[in-house]
Amino acid sequence: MRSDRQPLYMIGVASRLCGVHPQTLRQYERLGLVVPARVGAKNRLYSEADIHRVQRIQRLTQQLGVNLAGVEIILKLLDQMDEARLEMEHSFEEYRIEAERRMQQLMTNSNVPIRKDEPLLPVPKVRWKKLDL
Amino acid sequence: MRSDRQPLYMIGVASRLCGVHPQTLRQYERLGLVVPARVGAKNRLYSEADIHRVQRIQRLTQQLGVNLAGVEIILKLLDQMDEARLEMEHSFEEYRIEAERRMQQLMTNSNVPIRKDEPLLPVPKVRWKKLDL
DNA sequence: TTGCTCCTCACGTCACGTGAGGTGGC
DNA sequence: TTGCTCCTCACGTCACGTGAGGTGGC
Repeated sequence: MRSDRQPLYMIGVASRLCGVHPQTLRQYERLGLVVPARVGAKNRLYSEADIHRVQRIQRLTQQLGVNLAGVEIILKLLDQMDEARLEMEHSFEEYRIEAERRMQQLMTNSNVPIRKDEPLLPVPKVRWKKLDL
Repeated sequence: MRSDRQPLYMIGVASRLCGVHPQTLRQYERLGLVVPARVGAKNRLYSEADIHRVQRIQRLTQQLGVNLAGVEIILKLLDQMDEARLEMEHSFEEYRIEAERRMQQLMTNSNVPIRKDEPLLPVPKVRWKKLDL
């Protein structure tokens, strides 16, 4: 969502919202885990999405004991899964539309030339990117 | 593969194959990361798959600096991605077969009753399990 | 006996969170 | 001035790898 990305909170407010030390937020930024916007190239401004990201990191580190190197990889993997899911649903939908189109064609015009040596439907293409670990 | 899972190496051999301290392997087992077979409920026997798993853990910990809590989650996520990919390809294939079947039906018998209020093809079902982090 | 295995206990190192200390601009 | 921000430096704690020490069975 657009509004999720809107810079809102200065570091003091953000740290209170997340229940986190301000230095921890600065450290997360230094490591590239959560990069807030800046107001006038100075003060940080955290968005709602930033807050949620920090909270997810807190859950990983405090409850599950993951260190920050692990957090970085896990967040990347989760992003990747989301992306892969969307892409997969997209190519599924594309395939469905093409299949429906051909069926309509068959129904309205049963004299469509049929070549036996070709598949009735296009072979679905499925790409699957993966972080190599 | 079947042969990948065959118990082969005692801990000394396995540790040399992985370039890892034997105690490290025992620790990984205690944490449930790599659980080798046992010969007579005593000595550990590591399979080729176990060796690869240890090597992957080494890459994560030594090169990427991930701790073992992180490794555990990352391995789970990777397994999950593999599983999701297989499941997705499976339902894609199922859908394709059903679509081809219906097209064959249309071509051989153009008097198939067509109901306008129903989709020409079944709506694809896509399940997507996800670890909530 | 030698060389492996099993186990527990302990130490060194490093990552991470927390805080102090000192600065600057609304 | 007060209360925020910025930064760097340092300490305490904990996880993890490594090793020692002592056992037992081919």
